[in-house]
Amino acid sequence: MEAPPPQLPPSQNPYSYLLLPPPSSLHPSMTEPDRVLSDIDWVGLLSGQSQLGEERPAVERASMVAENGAEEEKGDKKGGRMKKATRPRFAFQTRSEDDILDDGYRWRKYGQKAVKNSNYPRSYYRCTHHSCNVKKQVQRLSRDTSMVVTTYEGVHNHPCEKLMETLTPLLKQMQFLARF
DNA sequence: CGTGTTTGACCTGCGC
DNA sequence: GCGCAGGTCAAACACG
Repeated sequence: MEAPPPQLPPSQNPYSYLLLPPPSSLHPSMTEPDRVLSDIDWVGLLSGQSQLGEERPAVERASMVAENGAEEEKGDKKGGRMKKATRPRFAFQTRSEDDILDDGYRWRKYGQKAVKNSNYPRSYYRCTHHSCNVKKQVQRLSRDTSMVVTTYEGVHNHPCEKLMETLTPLLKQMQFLARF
């Protein structure tokens, strides 16, 4: 809506996503006892084209990936899918029972695929917020089944819903108290 | 009934 | 050109 986007679009700040904390640390629910993610590993930024592979570590390079500045939706061919991804991508590993970590955004699953060299399927999610086409892939490592690799593609152009839900009453209370 | 998941089909890119 | 692997679509289905 009118709320300012939480991050600058990469076109304005190509390195903005470098400054982002892991999404799993964005949301209060992450601190709930049953959701504690004991180990969060930054895997690093993925360059546009990289894939997660079991044998291929997700770490591609934590470089600037400047071309990601183009938040371009490439060729909208029907069923066409992508050419070369040129959107900001980053991945990180979490040690978790749950495949899905609650990062405060709402995701809708749109596919699942078995991947080669992995006993576990890869799940594909899209942000449900209209006009926000951030995607993420979630895959459990077969080599270490307690590890889940989450790959984010794109930058949200809207505030984190749950975060706002949590903060709004707080803000109101602060505004109220500020009058005294 | 609205929202989200499942799943088979389809499409594209890439290596040979 | 062919086949494989990965990514996406969309209809059917489940659930609150």
